[in-house]
Amino acid sequence: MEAEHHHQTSNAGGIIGGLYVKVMTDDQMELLRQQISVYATICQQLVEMHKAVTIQQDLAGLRLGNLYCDPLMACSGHKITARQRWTPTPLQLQVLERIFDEGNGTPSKQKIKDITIELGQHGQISETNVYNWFQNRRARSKRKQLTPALNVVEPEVETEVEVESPKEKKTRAEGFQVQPYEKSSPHRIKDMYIQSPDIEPLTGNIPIMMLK
Amino acid sequence: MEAEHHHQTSNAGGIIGGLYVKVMTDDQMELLRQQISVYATICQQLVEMHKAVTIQQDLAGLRLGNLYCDPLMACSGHKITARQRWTPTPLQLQVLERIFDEGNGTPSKQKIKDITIELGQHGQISETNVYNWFQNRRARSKRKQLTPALNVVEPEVETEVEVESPKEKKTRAEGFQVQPYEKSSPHRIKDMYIQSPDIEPLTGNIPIMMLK
DNA sequence: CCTGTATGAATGAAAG
DNA sequence: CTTTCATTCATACAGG
Repeated sequence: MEAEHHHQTSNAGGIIGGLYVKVMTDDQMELLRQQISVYATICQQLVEMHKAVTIQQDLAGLRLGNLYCDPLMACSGHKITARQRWTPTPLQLQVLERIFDEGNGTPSKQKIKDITIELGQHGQISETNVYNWFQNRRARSKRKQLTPALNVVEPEVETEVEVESPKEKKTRAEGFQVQPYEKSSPHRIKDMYIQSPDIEPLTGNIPIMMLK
Repeated sequence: MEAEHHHQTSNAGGIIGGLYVKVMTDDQMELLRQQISVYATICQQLVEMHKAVTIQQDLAGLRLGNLYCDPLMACSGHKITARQRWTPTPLQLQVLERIFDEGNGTPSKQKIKDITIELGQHGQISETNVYNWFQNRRARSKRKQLTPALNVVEPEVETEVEVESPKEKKTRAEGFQVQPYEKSSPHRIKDMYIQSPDIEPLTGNIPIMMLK
């Protein structure tokens, strides 16, 4: 940062103790140390986030944070508005997706039971939930598959529904959006939750001191 | 990574060019460089993840990212635009409304296909869009019908009473959809996608070379 | 710029 | 299994 004295000395190297070595001024060394420190800190925080996301998340109960929130209400002796609909925790979802991918495409009765028990470790869940999940997953997966052909504007298709008012006005660009439902393999994607508020200032502009 | 000779020389420092400096062997320097490089890489990737997350903000729901755009936009070096959502052009809307009114309560798959193709003449659209549109149209149409009153919404209701006041206005029901989304909220949960396969082994055990 | 509302999309559950 | 319904999330857009 400072010590702008006059150490434009020998940044090259020299023989000390009979060995050729690079030398650094204290400033450089300090800068380096700081640099590493910064990275270490950032990495630690990010890793923290990652862990929090990957591992926990369910201890906080179902992730219905917005309605069934505060346990406070529960303490008031009032009836806790139970959740209406099950929602898999990120962790559960991860497991489910994995199982789904594994190809054991046929979730047998027993299989369902096992999965349910396993997922029960990460949050409230029932066999029905699991069953439905697979049911839906399969169905939707299939449908998306059948949506490869996207209209490419066929001029000859002129049905009578061409009712258009002259006052028609093309407000905005109605034509750019990624349409295709599912990429070939969405399994490459993982989902995680970040709850650490400390990473906010992360901008990607981590200054790095080039060594040499 | 060698020179395992005997350079336990002067790791301390020395006077070179009239300035006291720390010295390092090439091995140390190399190690250091690697260390920083590792951090830099990891941080970059993590930052990437974080950015991806910040952009496609998702609060509570765990939207399985099946259509969230991909690296496409990234390569152009352009801003990673958030996912766009389809919006029917006035013309398309007109047609959709007309079809809906026609009473064909259940747009079959084939019907959907036809409609999609037809509407494709007036702008980008997919079968899914059409499907969703009818789905929503039906659901909302029904709801408004069944909503003679407007609820007063008591946060501590015991049942999901849909009590509603005779609000003539055709607005939606229960105006109690909290959107606890604040930039300062510590509950900021988002889901992010890890597309970089290199981060896998993230365990928090990032070896760090202490600079003493 | 912030807030509320309309509406496209995602998805658990249930009906067919 | 396939289709439909219900509920919720997220975002585009209009007002203040």
